[in-house]
Amino acid sequence: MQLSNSSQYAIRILAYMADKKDSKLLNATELAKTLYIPYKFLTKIMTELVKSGLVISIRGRDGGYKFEKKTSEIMVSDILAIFNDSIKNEQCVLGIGFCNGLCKCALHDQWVEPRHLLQKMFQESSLEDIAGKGCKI
Amino acid sequence: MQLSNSSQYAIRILAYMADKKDSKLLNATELAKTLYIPYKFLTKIMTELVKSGLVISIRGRDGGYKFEKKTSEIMVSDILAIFNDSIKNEQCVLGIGFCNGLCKCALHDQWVEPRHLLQKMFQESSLEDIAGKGCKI
DNA sequence: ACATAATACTACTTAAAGGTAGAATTAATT
DNA sequence: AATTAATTCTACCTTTAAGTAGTATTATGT
Ligand code: SF4
Ligand code: SF4
Repeated sequence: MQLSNSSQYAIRILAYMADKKDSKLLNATELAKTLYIPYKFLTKIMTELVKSGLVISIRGRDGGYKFEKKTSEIMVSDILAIFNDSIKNEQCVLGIGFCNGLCKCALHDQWVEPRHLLQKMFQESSLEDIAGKGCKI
Repeated sequence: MQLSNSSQYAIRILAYMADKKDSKLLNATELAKTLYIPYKFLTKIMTELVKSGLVISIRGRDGGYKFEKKTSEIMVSDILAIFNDSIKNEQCVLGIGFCNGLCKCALHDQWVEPRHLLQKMFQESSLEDIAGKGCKI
């Protein structure tokens, strides 16, 4: 019942980047040190974020990363989607999901609300919302 | 954002067993076939359930498994605990959890409620509650 | 041109979850 | 006593997530 490490790292990285509004380039070394994320793993994640169009990278000396879109337009759910960590509508607590209405377990109806809250939380929280507290999470 | 396979299987197995109130022994072969769980994996799980005292096993011919406690006294959270799948009070969405009140991310407060609902759901749902619908989940 | 400092790429290693195989043990029936 | 049908044990295999290493590529500044 946890997000994958990659998702967690990615959210933290992007939230930290969003917090530094000044559209300056941020490089992997600094990000890794500041956020206590293994450098090599961080660059791997960053490359995926670049490929999926959330951030752009400038290579070479003085290079780094910056956002491609406005941080108010990037939702946490967009990040989760990249790492196959999204919460689907039909997702069942017990990994089945095809039980019909006539035969449903006691968890079925109880699971609906937390799942919806989670979806809502991920879909409606932008990086702008998450940042702005000046903290390195 | 899913329970482990072991937890999911365990819940389904025990719910099915609870559904067959008649305290008859149920054997691994039948359970595996009925619930479409790989036989060998199921026996591995059952052995853990036996060790943790939820069910007792009778070996030898005509053996099988039955509950040690009343099904109304076994909560889903008890099962999750066995497979290290419990949701902890301090559990953070981003895998950190030590941010203080002064510096918390936008997810922090939104995460409180779904987490609480999940804990509540797991802690307050007994096997008796889950069973009794006559369905093999 | 060259050194430097950054990302990108390819490939590998490690750790954990998920799953399987086979033999050992146990107990009831014959 | 032998057979049979069940669980248990030990060990292994497979897949996926997590993390690492080394090299290639790119761009800047001197
Ligand atoms: S009834 Fe239970 S097992 Fe079936 S889809 Fe709903 S939550 Fe999942
Ligand atoms: S503030 Fe955010 S990162 Fe920090 S503990 Fe709360 S949810 Fe986790």
